[in-house]
Amino acid sequence: MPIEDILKPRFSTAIGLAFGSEYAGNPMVQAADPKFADYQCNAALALARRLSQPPRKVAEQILTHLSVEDLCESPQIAGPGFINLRLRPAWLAQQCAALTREAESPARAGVEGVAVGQTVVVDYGGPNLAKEMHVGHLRSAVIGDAIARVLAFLGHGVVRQNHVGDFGTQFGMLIRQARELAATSRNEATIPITDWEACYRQAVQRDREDPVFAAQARQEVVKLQQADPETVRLWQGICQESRRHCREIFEMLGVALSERDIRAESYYKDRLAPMVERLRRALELGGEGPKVGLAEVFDPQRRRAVDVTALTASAALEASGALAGAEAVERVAEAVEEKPPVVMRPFAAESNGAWCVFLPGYVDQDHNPVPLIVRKADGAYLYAATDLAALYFRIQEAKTTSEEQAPWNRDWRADRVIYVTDARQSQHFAMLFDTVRAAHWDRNPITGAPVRLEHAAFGSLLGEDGKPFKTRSGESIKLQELLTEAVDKAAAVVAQKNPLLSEATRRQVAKAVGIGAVKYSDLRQDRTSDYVFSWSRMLALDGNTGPYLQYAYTRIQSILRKADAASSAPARGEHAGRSAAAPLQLETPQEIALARRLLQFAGVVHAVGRDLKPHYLCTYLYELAVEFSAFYESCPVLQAGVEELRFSRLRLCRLTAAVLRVGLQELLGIAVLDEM
RNA sequence: GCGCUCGUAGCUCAGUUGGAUAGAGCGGCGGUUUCCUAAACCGCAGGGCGUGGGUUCGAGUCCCACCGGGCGCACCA
Repeated sequence: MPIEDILKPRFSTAIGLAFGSEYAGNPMVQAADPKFADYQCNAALALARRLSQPPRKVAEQILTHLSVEDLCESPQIAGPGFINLRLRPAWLAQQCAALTREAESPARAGVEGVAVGQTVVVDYGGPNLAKEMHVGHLRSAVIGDAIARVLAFLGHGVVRQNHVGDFGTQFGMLIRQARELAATSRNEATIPITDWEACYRQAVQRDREDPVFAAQARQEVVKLQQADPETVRLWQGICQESRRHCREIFEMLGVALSERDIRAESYYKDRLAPMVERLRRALELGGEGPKVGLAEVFDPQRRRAVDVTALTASAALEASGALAGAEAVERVAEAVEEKPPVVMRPFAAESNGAWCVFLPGYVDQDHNPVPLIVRKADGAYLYAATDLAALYFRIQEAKTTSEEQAPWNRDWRADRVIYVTDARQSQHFAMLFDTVRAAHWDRNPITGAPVRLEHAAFGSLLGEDGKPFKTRSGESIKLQELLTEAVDKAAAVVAQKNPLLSEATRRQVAKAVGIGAVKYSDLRQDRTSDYVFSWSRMLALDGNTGPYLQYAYTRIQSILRKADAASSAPARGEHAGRSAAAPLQLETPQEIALARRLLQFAGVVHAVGRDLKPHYLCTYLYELAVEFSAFYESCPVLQAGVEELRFSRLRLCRLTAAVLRVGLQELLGIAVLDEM
């Protein structure tokens, strides 16, 4: 249990006794700057005004009723009225000992799961199958995987969803271009991804330059979505190879997304039309009608729709009883000449042939409403359609077959849906979520509670020049090449730093270090900000990097190996038992600091689950590793003369290793190593 | 123009419901190895937290305005 949660009720009780229970709610207790205290309660400052007493006086009265002597030294009042607490080493030792016992068996490192697990869908990865995976896919995979791992670890039922793009406009271009290839090769599945990549690039080029090609490409999408057999056959061949490539990359990256987590856009194809129909019933004009002028009216000069929806607008005004017939049309037309229409509440309508949802609050440069376009004028569905169908599927549909229940052993009926995508898509998701709420699809059918819809957005990947991370010629960097380079660079460093490693070990270490470095440098930063990709920074093996953390872990493993070897084989079991049960002796500042840090682990993991910010965990693990290194320098473990002290320090080592392993490997998806 | 987001040390970034003298890492300077992996450790220097108001006992954090950067804004995802 986080230490704050142990302390809070103590303060709550003391405040209640001092001033009455109405003042006792949720007192503020937090970890403090170690210069002043381990923990600090600032409730006195907050209460001073309500009680109209000086804060220090309030603090004194809290202290007279406060009972914490079992865990703290005598509390001090400082500054304007802070109550400072210094934890007793003996109490820290006892708490750590409890952790150690847990840490040594199923290795949860003292983290309790949540009381009631939720069903959480985490949508991440999501590459477009029309092209080879590139750096643009890196952050979603790495961050999404960490989030999914943390939530699962906390006891939630996590459903990983890899919503790969295989049914949109880009596929139309690719298929159109592939028609020309198909004449020579009848088996598309045997064409390697790199060839498809080239094909796709040509397609994009032609699409831009040749309107005829572009029109045909759009037509291919419609044919695909209408299940034209020849188109589907070609499409399947492309997808098969592309999925294989995708698997390969995730495997290399150590991202736990498998084939069964894939539910591609095309999975929802039969659900699109019913979804639109359902949405129509929920949101289309008519019935009680819209409240105020929500005609969708646009300037023809700006190539937008002009459907001055006489029908819609007059229906609106008629329904409100204001005007009738032709006069209504005229009044609406006048009104819209003066100023752009304003959407007052969500509604669905056709606009210039496209089927759209209009929502309050979304306007373009000219203050005209921006719709969420669900189906294009040519009949093709857009990603808003598949996203809406997928969201409905995740929240509302019972999964009856075992295949559909497979990722999580129950019908999903999500309580929380998390999208891990680029921040540039935030408006899309805002509109998507607004639409789902407007249609009342966001109630969990089992609990009736509103489903938490979250866009865990992340910033762009930039080069060291601060511009989008591309090759010199301006192309996006392929993930395969990037990861290979990371492993190669790591291999060079490993060869230099530890030439004694065997060839096989060196390869294994290089992979863990290289991939780990790439993942860690992505995760360590607040995901919402843009992130500058720098080889030298991520592989420079000091500072806050993956390799530094992996190194701290290997140092512990090395100690533990030696400790094990030191005891003779027959005595080993007994030795280990006595060592594991030995009382902790926290005497040096380094031991105390390490113990205090270890106890904070659980709180940090829960915070990551709450805010979906893996960098909290990175910061924590780095600080832990720094404190372990200080301990390592100044507190000899194996050399400690007294056996009790040796055992105590060995326990600290084991506990630190457990936290590092769980944090790095289980939660962030970064491999730990026994040696490097 | 509207919306979102960011502006903290030379560089890259932390700063969890507002709490004390704003913290790391890198880079710079200076030290540490007969001792468990020196891929390490210890010390020093370095900041008007974009600007101006406001709320508050108290603001890097909340509110408003402005300046500057990034992104988004109708048939791409």
